[in-house]
Amino acid sequence: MASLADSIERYLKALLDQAREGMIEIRRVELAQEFECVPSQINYVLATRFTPEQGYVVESRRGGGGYIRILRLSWGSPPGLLQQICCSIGDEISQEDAEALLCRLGEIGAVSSRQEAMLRASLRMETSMLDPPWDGILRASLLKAMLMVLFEEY
Amino acid sequence: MASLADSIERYLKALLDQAREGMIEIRRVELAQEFECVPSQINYVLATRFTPEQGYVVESRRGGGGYIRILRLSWGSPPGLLQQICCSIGDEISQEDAEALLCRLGEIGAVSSRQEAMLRASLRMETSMLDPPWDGILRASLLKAMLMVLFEEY
DNA sequence: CTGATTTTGACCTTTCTTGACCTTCGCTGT
DNA sequence: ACAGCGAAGGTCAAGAAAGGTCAAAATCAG
Repeated sequence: MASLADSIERYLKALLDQAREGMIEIRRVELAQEFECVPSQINYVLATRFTPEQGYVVESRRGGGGYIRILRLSWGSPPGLLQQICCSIGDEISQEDAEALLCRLGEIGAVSSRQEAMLRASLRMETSMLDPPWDGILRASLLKAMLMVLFEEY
Repeated sequence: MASLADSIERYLKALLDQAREGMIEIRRVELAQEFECVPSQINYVLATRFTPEQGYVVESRRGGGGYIRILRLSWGSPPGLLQQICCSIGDEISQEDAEALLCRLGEIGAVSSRQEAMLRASLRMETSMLDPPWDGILRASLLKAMLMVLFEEY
């Protein structure tokens, strides 16, 4: 049973898939009514699943005629993809950011859900023994190494 | 007499046999109820019979709508090869042994020379900062993690 | 009998859901 | 102008709904 938050997330991402320009605009109350939940549930979904780390930007305006706008940041074309990713990983990365990145790779179909699960599990296992800042440093290079191997590129 | 843990193990593996993609998702409480046991029994089964060394990866999420997901690793050509390798790596491995292993994998064509080089380089980089015994422990899990990803099919 | 494995249960952490209360914005009447 | 009102959306904290941990107790195999 997927949670309500999951359903809303899927719904919004489906909308984004259809939308041109990777941007959608919604009314918080309306969406809440569709899912029969309190409006703040929408904020929860946005706060936990549409962060910049996950590749989204959310804008909103209050008052009459208010709205919530969600845009999906796009990664460039495949040739430079790995490079961009590695760049965004940097020398150090938190478990949360790493998982968000894997999530995005899954969403765009760059890795299968099985691969995603394995990468995530590996990252967690390998770095669980280390303390900051070593864990973040290790995670970064481990992730880059695994992605390089996966994509068979340099 | 098969123990409870054995029964749960068999049940889960039967589910995996039927499942597409070698992946299943369960609710810990539900499973516990089916077998009329405490939920933590499920964790025990997972911890003792579904480890990476035995060819499984387990992921889970807490909170409302939580779940436990189990993946069976199915690596290609020589069935069981990765499992054997993981076993032979153990909990700890020296840089020399690791490189020798990579070398062998290269010889039998399990990894390309590029991949071999990448793996070797990653191993060196990641563990150069640590002192024994941490470097060996880290190297072992690093190597297993990367090989898991590398041999992943689907 | 002894050591290893299994089973249980008390307690912990994470994630989700809800609701009360707050802030911002546009419009309208003075 | 501008004060007031209604219509958005925002915040936060409490409680519910999962799963996780750990170690003691029970059981099993040799």
